[in-house]
Amino acid sequence: MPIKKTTISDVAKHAQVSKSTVSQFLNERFEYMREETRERIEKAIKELNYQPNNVARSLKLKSTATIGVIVANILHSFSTQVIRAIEDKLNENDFSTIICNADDDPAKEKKYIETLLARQVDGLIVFPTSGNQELYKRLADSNFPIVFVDRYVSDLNADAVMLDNEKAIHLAVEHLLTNGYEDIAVLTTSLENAVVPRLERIQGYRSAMERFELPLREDYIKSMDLSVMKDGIAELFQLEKPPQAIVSGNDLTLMEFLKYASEHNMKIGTDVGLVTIDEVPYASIHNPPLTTIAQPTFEMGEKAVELLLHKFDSKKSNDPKIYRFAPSIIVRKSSEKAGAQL
Amino acid sequence: MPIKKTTISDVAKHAQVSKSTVSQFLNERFEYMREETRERIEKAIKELNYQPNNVARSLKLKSTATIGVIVANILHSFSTQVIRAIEDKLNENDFSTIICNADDDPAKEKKYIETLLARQVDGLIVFPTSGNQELYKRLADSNFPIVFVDRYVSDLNADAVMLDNEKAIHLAVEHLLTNGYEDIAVLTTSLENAVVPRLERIQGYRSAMERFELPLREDYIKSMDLSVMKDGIAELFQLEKPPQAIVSGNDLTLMEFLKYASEHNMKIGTDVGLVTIDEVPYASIHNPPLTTIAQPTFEMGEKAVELLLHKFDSKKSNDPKIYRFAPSIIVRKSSEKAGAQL
DNA sequence: CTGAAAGCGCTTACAG
DNA sequence: CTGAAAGCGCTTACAG
Repeated sequence: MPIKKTTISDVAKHAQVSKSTVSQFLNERFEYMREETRERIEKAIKELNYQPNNVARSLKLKSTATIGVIVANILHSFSTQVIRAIEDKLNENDFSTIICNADDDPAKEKKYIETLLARQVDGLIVFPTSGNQELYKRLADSNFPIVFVDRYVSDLNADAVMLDNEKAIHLAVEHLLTNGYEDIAVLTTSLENAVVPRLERIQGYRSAMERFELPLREDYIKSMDLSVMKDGIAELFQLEKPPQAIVSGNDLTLMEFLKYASEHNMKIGTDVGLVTIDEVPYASIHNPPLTTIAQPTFEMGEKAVELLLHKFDSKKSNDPKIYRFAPSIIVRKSSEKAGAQL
Repeated sequence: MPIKKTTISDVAKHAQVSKSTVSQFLNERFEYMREETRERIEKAIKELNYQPNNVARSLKLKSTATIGVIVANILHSFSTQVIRAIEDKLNENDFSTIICNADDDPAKEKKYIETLLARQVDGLIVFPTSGNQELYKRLADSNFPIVFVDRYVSDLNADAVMLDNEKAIHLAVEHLLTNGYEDIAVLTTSLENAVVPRLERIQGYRSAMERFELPLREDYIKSMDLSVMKDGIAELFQLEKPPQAIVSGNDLTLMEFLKYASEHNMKIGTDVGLVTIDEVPYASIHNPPLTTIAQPTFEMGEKAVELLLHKFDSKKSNDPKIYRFAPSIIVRKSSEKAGAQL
C-alpha cells in the first residue's frame, strides 16, 4: 500500500506557481527566478515534506544516473574491495550503484544484465563470467557504455581493467627463490572456462620457470575445481619430489591449501613456503602471517569508473584498451623458512 | 549517449496492433488474445530485439519491485551473510535489491534513505546506525514498509529480526567455564551510541556472571572504539589478575584481539581461551581453529524478507514484533587448554 | 478480441 | 520572470 505521495503539482498549488517553476527550482535554475518565488516554493516543499519522484525524472531525462555492477563471484575479497572503490567513486560523481552477484553462473549473469538494462542503467561495470560473449558483443557493438574488470572478453569494443597477472606470478616465484625454495608448485581454480586471469597466471608460471631457469614440471601445476582442490594438493605432496613452496592463485585456493596444511600438520614456512595472490583480511593475523601479492584494488576500481564516465562525456568511442595494473608483494612470514611458526 | 531504444510503439507498429495489445502481451494477459496476434507480437519483439522500459512501467504502476537494504557496516561478515540471504529470497519473489553501506555514518545513512525513497523503493530492510531515529519514526508512522535487522529502533511501528544476544554470551561463558577457564573478560566496540546488540551483549555478560556465580569485575569489561581496542586489551593483561579467557563481541573485535595475541606471542587456548561471537570465514583454518558463536544468518535474512513481503499483502499493520533468533556454538580449539597450538 | 484515451510525475523548449 | 503544453514509455479501464 504505497502512501499517497505529494507530487510536484501539490507543491505548485501550495506555492501558487506552475509546475514548471517548481521544476526550475528543483533543478536549481535560479537565474530568472524572483527571490520571493524561490522562497515560496522552498517553504511549500518543506511544509508538504515533498520528495521528488526520481522514477518520473528518469523517464523524462532518459537517464537514471545509475550504474550496474555485475560481479562474477563476490566471495573473492578482491571483488569486494574493488566494488567498494567503485561505489565510492561513483557516489562522488552523483551516480547510484546497483551490485549484482552472478555467483559464477552465466545464466544468472544474463538475467541480471537484462534486468539492469530494463531498469535503464546508464552503464555497466562487469567482472564477467565466461558464458555471455554474444550478449556482451551486442552491447558493445550498440555502443552501450561498458567496462570490464579483472577479466576481459576478447574482440570487444570495450575497455578493461586488469592485473598484470604474469608479473604477479613472477614476483611470487622470485621471492620464493630468494628465500631458498626451489621446487615451486602453483594452484589455480579450473581452467575449463578459460577465465583470463587463471590462464594468465598459469602462463606466468611457465614463463617464470623459464626466466629463472627452473625445470618446468607439469605435475606442479594444479588447476581444478575448488571442490576437488584438496585432492590435487594431496597428489602434490605424494609426489616423489614434493614441492617446497606453493603459489596460491587466489584467496579461495588459499583457503583450500590452508585447510589441507592444517589437517596434515604441515608447518607453513618451515615445511612449505607459501605466497598467495590477493591480500586477505586475515593475512597478518594468520599464524604464520601470510606473504601476499596484493592487487591495487582501489586504483583499479577508480580507473573502471573513470573509463566509464569518460564514455558519457566524449561522443567518439576511442579504441578499447586493456589497462594493466602492477601487483605488489607484501612480505610476511609464510615465505620464510626459519622460525615462522610460533 | 543513450542508444535510441525501441519502444512499445515500435513493436505495435511492426506487429500492426495497438500499444494496448502489446502491453497485454507483455503482461501475459493472453485470455482474450487471438493466437495469431500473440505470435505476431512475439515475432515483432524478437525482430526488434525489444526490451521493455522498466522505468516507465514503474512510474505507471507506482511500484518498482525493488527493496532497499541499508547496512550500518558491511565489513561485518555477519552483515554480508545476512544480505546474501535477503537478496536470494527477494530474487525468488521477483524483487530487485539495492544495497547501501552506511559505513557507520548516520549522515551517509540518511542520504541513502532519501535516495532510495526518491527512487521509489517499495520497502526497506535496514541494519540501522544510531543516528536517524526521527527519520525512521516518520517512515514507520507513515506506514512505509520497513524491517530492521540486528538492531532495532525503540518505540517504532516496525518489525525487527535480532539475535538472542544474552543467550549468545551465556553460551560462550558456559562453554569456557566447562573447559576450565574461570576469569573471563569481554570485548565489544564502543557503547557510546547505544547500539543495541552491544548493550545486550554486555548485559548478557553481567547476567552470565550472576547465573554462573562468578564475581563481576568491571575491569574485565572492555567496550571501546576499535582504534584503541588494543590498548584496552593490553590493560586487561596488565591487571594483577589477568583474565584466563576472552569473549570477543564480534568479528572486528576478534581481529584486534588476534593481532594483539600474535604480537605478544600469546598462545590462544593454552595461554588464553577465546570464544568469539560471529562465525568468520577463516575460523577453521586459523591456528588454532576458533570457537565461535554463530548467528543463523540465513534464517534471519529470510525472516526479514518474509516480514517485509507480508506487509505488502496485508493491509492491516499488525503489532510490531521483535523476532529473536537463537545462536549456536561451534566448538573448535581456541577454547581448549591442552594442545591447541601446533 | 482489440484500440483510443487518459494518466503516472516529471522536464524543457517556447511563448509571452 | 513565469506558465501552458507536449512528451518520456508504459498500463488499464472502458468502449466497441
